[in-house]
Amino acid sequence: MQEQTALQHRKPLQLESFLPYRLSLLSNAISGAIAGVYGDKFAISMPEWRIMMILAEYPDVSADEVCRRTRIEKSVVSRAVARLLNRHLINREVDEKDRRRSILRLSETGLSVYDEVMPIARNYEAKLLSDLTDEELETFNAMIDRLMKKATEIEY
Amino acid sequence: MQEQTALQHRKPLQLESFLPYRLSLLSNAISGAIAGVYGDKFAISMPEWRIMMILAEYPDVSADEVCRRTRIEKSVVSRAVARLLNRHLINREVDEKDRRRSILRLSETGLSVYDEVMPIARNYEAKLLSDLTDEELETFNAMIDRLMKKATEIEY
DNA sequence: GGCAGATAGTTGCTCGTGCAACTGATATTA
DNA sequence: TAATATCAGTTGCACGAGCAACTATCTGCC
Repeated sequence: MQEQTALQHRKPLQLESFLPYRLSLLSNAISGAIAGVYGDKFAISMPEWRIMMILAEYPDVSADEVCRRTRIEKSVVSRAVARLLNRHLINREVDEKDRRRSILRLSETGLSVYDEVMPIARNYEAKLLSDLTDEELETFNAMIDRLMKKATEIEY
Repeated sequence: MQEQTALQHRKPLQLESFLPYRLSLLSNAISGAIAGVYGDKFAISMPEWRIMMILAEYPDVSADEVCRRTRIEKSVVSRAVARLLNRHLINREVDEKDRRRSILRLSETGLSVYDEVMPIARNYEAKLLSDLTDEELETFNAMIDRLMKKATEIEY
């Protein structure tokens, strides 16, 4: 037992009930678990994996487009792309219509890694959500969207 | 328009609909906004702020207790505590019952900073949640708890 | 055509994070 | 009580992230 004479008037559980904190814990727990899937087996970092997901979905986009879609900072993307190129998980060519731009896509190897990892990640997500009904999930997703929208609007 | 001949059979929006990614974006947006509150004005980092919240709530706890409650890694806590001590935002003494332990609490200065920042943070949180009914918020919080519980249980 | 500004991508630098090794204090067990 | 294990907290180290400065290319405008 601690002495808790002072400050006892403040309401308890400020931090534990604080939404930003709660979301951060949840997000870290989930992202961390999934990072284990591709991290342990293929030594792929989270930004690298997100880039691979984007390239699986939208082949032949530029690094800049990847930045916009993943919201990952461009220097991080640049270095992640360099590592992925090094390991031959993606290919890059110059866009002849705009020679500043690169054109990125998964290599055969990258695609096979993606095809191996993605089902595991999806499976994890499915397990995670298995207790929620379709309706609950929809509600949850809708709330995330609403909060996201609010968060970008508000000035504190 | 991009050429998207290959891979077009894959379902679209893999990443954008991926819960871990969505939660990560939301969490970053919210935490980032609130970090602006205490960061800009007082140059306090997120771990430092979380420690201050814990100490406002539970004065006279040890650094170890702070680790458990915040889930912040102990070396991070150690360095954050050092910075907070340097700036006289907290006080530390040795626990005479167990001389390995420290006893931490907000200083007068720390308390005044807390009392200035906390209402702004709470206000931000309130604005963020202003569109949700009490019932929706309760549902949302309940889902976070359920997902958190699942996330810690699952092996992928 | 040529100059000013914008854009894509890279790199240097600093800083926060997290692991692991370490120190000093306490608990356990023989 | 001596030896060993455990625990609180600190520090060294390696690495990833983000900002800013830079290069190369492109666009708009005179």
